[in-house]
Amino acid sequence: MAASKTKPAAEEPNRRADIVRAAGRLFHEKGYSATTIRDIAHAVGMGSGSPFYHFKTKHDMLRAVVLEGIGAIHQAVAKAANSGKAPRATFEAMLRAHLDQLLGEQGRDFAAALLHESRHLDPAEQAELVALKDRYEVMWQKALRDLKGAGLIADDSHVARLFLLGALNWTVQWYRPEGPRTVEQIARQLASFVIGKPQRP
Amino acid sequence: MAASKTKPAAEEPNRRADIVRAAGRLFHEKGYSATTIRDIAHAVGMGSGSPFYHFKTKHDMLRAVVLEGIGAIHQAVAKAANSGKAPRATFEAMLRAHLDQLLGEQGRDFAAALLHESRHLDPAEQAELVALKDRYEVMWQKALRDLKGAGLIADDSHVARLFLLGALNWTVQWYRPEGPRTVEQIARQLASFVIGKPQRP
DNA sequence: GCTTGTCAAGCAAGCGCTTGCTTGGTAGCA
DNA sequence: TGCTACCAAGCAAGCGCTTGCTTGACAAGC
Repeated sequence: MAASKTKPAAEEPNRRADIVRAAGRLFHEKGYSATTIRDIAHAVGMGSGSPFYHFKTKHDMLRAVVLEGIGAIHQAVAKAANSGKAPRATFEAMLRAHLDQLLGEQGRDFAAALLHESRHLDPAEQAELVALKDRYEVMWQKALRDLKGAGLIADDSHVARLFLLGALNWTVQWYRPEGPRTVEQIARQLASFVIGKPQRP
Repeated sequence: MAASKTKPAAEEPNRRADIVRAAGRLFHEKGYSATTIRDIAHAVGMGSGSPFYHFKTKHDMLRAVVLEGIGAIHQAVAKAANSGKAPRATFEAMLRAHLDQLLGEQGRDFAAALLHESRHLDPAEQAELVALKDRYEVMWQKALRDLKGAGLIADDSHVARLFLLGALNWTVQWYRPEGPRTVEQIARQLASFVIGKPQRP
């Protein structure tokens, strides 16, 4: 991705990536419309017009943020899905991967922007995004099918997947890093909530 | 709620309520920051400065919308919660009431604004809102406790409630009125998803 | 060794437009 | 006459974005 020049030095400062990170954080905190170019520029220590050297429009920054978000989640969950473990272990690993992106320090701003700000994209871009989301959700559908095949859940329908992803994505609204629960614990509890059986009285 | 004057006539035109409705719809569609006073004024057929006769600031309009949202949900679910039916029937009625507000024509804009735009309130107002939400969620905690008491679920913990409300609130993201599922059906399926037992193969 | 040219990256200033909100006035009703 | 509800016009501030110019790094030419 950063290999257009023959200068891939160890730790070159990538200002474009800095802008995407800052934009992601600000879009998450204040929302796309309430974030100004000046906010973003200030956050990376630039003058107010300089970000436009790297991006044509503010809109393009949102696109970069959102694509970064779904890309990272997809990659993380795909890795967990293909780990070759038993259905329940695979499922839990997928939950953990998704939650890591959603709540962890690296991914949360991109993920939150993906979930809440992508409506500001124009229709064509939204359609593109829907396609990416569909590809992503196929992995969950398979995971639920495998759980049902193993007799661990009763319902692997379309709606069941929507409920599951709802419970997952809603964690953004209430999870606090300084709170009592770790991401690991939440993943396990959600697995138990869905599967229901292996749980102490 | 609309009884400050001694003029509760059958169908008096209440322009203030019109503004709140229009603001709710626009906040839902475009977000608070991206909605302009001119948008709202135009939607109710006013000049661009006239809404300020009814509201001091745009901010106050958001407050009115959000309070309308949580008030309506609370009222609807409280009625279902106190219906005196058996735990499972009560639970399903509560789900239906919550979803009606979230997805039905009357409440959805207020509910969506409540869920997605309340971050634009200032800290004091947000604290006030958190208190209202807590009062609301107590009803769900009790419903889950009753379900567990009746042996219908294994887990009535704090997190279980968060997962449940997540699955519920996330419906806003995927439900389409013209889609294949009615609110009634979704409520029943979510009940089955949580309780898990009474379900055909 | 010094000049010259090129290029990426950014700055300071500001343009045209939109924003939330204010103001002075007024039509309609009691 | 006075009050309610509104309009037309406009203000100051802030917005996304453009522009002309500067800076530092690097290479070529002599």
